[in-house]
Amino acid sequence: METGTPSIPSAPGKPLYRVVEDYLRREIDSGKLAPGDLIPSESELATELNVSGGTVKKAIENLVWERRLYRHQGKGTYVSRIDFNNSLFRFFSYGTHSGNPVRIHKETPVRKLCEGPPEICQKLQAPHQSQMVYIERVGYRGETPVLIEKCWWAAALVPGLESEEVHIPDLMYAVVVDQLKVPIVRAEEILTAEIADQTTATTLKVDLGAPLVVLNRLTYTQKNRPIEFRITRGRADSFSYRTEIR
Amino acid sequence: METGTPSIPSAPGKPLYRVVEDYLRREIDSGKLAPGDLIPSESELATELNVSGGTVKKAIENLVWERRLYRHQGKGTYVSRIDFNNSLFRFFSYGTHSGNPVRIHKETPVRKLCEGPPEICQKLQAPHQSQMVYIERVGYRGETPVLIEKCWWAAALVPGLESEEVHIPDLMYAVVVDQLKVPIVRAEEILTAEIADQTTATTLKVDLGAPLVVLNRLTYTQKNRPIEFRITRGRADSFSYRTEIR
DNA sequence: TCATATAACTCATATATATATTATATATCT
DNA sequence: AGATATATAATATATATATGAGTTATATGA
Repeated sequence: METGTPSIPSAPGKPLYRVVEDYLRREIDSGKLAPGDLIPSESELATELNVSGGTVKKAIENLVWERRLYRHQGKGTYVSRIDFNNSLFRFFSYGTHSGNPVRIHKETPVRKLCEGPPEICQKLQAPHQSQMVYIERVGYRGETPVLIEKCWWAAALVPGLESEEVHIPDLMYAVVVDQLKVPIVRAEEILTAEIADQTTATTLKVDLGAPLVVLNRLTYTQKNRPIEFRITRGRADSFSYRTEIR
Repeated sequence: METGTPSIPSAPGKPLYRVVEDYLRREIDSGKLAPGDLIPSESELATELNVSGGTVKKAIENLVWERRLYRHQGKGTYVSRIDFNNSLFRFFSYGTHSGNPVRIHKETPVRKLCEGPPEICQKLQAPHQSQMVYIERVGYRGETPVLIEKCWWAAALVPGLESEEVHIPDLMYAVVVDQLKVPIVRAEEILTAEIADQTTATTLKVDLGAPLVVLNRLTYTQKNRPIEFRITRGRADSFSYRTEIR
């Protein structure tokens, strides 16, 4: 061991690689490093922070395990974009049980600007009776409706989303990120089950009282700010979630 | 870089640390290293396999990430025991929604030796009409029944489990591992939802047609041998599974 | 006997260095 | 202009070494 003192504020008992880790984490969370950005190279960071290359490497490796960064040999290290393929949604194996994922086409029967219901305002940490963009969508596999999505967006954060001129693709986040330039950073999902009420049963063409899987999602933009709350209801008979215990 | 050639069969293009990793993985899977065992130290492995300490460390770190090993500074590296606290079962938050997990007491109304149903024999990769120990259990929170468990054990692998003299504690695996000395290595779980039939509704004291969460589990002993199949049905209103997407 | 110091062994942290692999930009030659 | 070689920069692999910190057994001394 040689070299001088690191040029980042350390903490007693806290390993140096974790200090570097936290430094990078802050850069990401604050938005100084945005999703998709190329971060400085190992050697640049090592010089800048005055720590060894190995320490920087370890810090970055840990953040790669956390899926906050990803690396390409020869190119560099990038800040991860959120990947909605990791949503619990993927366990809706609509269609053939043969394995290959089936494309779900979505329609948007309802889109309007409205006053947010109290529970929704609360979840979005928005003032009471805030304006919301309410969007209702139905997902189809072929001609068969398989799921219903209801989402509330904090209107102040997504100006123009309510306009009919803005086309909504199957993955709604594409509009928000690419067109409205609002970064989506992470989301929390909660999975439960319930039975179909009359309206849902009719839309999904199932019996009243049929089992449904319910997915609640709270989506966040930068600085830990909630931006969307969503409830997805799907037929339980085509949902199965698999894990392994070790 | 110095030193001689590694004394484990390598492969072209395959990094050395992965060779070491696979070596350890084989030792574990084959049962030569059993759950709870202390594995050789870094330096021992390095000498034995004729690779550097850093390479061994990296291999072990990867296996720690996979939860196949765990380390204690000053003590050594151990083979992980299966942890049923990782079961999806933990998302049954029976009782207070206040956070602290509630103890579920279990009773065993049915325990018998019987011929395995065809689907179960198939799942357990056992011959048609094999003998099974069938156990049915009901879980209570206080006086309230909250779940029903049905399990089939391959009788040949758990001799004596059917005997009424063997007391079954809340976590059944304790008997199998500690008393019968049969190692439990891993398990696969599949989560789905359905509605209560008459029998289940009566036992769980819910309405006919009430939503249920269903957890299917296939448990394995050493050498990838299935040993138990289990179906747990619980009230959906007290199940919620939370994840984060990044 | 009991407490304490010590030695030996473990993994953890931190650095340095050499070489390989992958990707990209630049210069060169036809 | 277009193909080809070359240089440069990034991560990946592999090793070596020094020091720190937690654990355990052993020796030591009152």
